[in-house]
Amino acid sequence: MSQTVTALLRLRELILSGALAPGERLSELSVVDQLGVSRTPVRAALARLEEEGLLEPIPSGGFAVRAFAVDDIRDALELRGTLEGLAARLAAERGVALPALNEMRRLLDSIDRVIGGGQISAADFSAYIGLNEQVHARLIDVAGSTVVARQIGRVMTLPFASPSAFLEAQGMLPEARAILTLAQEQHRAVLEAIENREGARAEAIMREHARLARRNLQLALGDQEVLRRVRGGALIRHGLRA
Amino acid sequence: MSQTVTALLRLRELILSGALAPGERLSELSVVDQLGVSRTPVRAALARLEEEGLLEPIPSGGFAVRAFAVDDIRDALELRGTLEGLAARLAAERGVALPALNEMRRLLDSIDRVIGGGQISAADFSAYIGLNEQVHARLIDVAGSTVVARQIGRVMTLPFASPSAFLEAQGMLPEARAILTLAQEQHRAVLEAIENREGARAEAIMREHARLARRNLQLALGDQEVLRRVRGGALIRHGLRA
DNA sequence: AGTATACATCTTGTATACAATACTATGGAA
DNA sequence: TTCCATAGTATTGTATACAAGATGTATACT
Repeated sequence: MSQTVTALLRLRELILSGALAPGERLSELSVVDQLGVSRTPVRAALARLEEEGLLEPIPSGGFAVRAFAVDDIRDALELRGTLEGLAARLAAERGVALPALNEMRRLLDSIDRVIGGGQISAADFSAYIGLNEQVHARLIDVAGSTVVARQIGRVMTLPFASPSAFLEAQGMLPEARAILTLAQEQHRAVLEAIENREGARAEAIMREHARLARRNLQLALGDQEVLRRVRGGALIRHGLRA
Repeated sequence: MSQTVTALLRLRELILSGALAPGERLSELSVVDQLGVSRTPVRAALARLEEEGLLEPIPSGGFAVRAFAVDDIRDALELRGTLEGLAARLAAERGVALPALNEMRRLLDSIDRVIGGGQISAADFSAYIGLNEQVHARLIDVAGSTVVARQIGRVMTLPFASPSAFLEAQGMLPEARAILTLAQEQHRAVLEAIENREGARAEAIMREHARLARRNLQLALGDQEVLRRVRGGALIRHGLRA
């Protein structure tokens, strides 16, 4: 693994874990000292994290860890829903080959098996997260647009905007099972809409699907213990927008 | 101006002008030779252009100038419409302060003055382009979401996805005047929709607005002379998607 | 002719020294 | 006390040398 990738992964983790707090200032040399690599990979990593939105440049030099207001999170979720909705609509409008539809169906069947038992174990939940990510990735693929896929990928670099957003928090909800079931219903529904060429329906479903994460966001906001477990939770700043 | 910015601007221009053709391979050292700057700014520029989507990395080393299929262009326009539509909807849902609305109204009045005369001169057209960009920028601002604004900014780094996309080609259409008038109607309509808190209407208008560029795209595709004048026209590859 | 090996070349990753720029602190003058 | 100039410090920009890894080519062997 290159030093650049190492620096990137470690720095990102320091940020998402809260070890580097929102507003904290980072200069190249301070990161060099912290990570013990030379300036060149540090520069590349800093530039990348700026592009991802985790860092913002300070006019007087260096970068600050970005703080995210609750409204920012909501907007990020809405953005993802809008883009995944676009992907779903394109897929419905353009049609999707049967093998790809079947592949998605198989993934959904796997999800059913994971959440269909009685109580959902930690292992089940973990499996669900993995499968959920795959479902979303497939959905973006079947739209058949590299332009759209690339853009969605960029949105999802923020932890709050990924399909797994706040799922750690969800696992702690009393109604965790019910929400998974609802989400899975939406997975099934959007597949059906795509197959039936119902573009507007597909789009609306995916938008609503992304909004499910708002419940988890609310939960995380009301409980410090939960917030601590949420990836990137340390970046959330209570109050109005940044 | 730093060498990095110089390299970035020059390289981008070489690409958009067609001097560097789609598919052409660029290595760091070849660009160093071509631009006469050292590797460090070249690396930064190459990374940036990759992020913007103009270059794609080659597994064996170096970058290739990306070719855009016609479908990619259409998808990029649809993407911009979707995001600007989101911005318009958010603005309508959340409300916009009167001074900001008035600022937009003033810009639209300026556009009316520019296109309201008889024949549209080159200077008029040029002024329209500048004002059009400002209208769009204001529209994104009034949504009041930095998350969404940032994302739209990223989409618009591609020349085909900017509000000015293919406007050079439009200027050559016999019905250029009519299209400007229609676009301006849509500007007025979306402002009204925002003011009236009509989110769905605002969103639909901006989507349709972005699709206007398709006419210009068709024109450019059918006429090499026109295509040559379009910024980034050299990147367009006829045929199906890349 | 096909395959393996050695060597050359290309390309990128990395570290580091030097230069340029911007910011901050300090001292002096009004 | 306030303002301005200067010096010091911090930070980034840049160039370049060295190293590592990948690819391509030539040659020898089967």
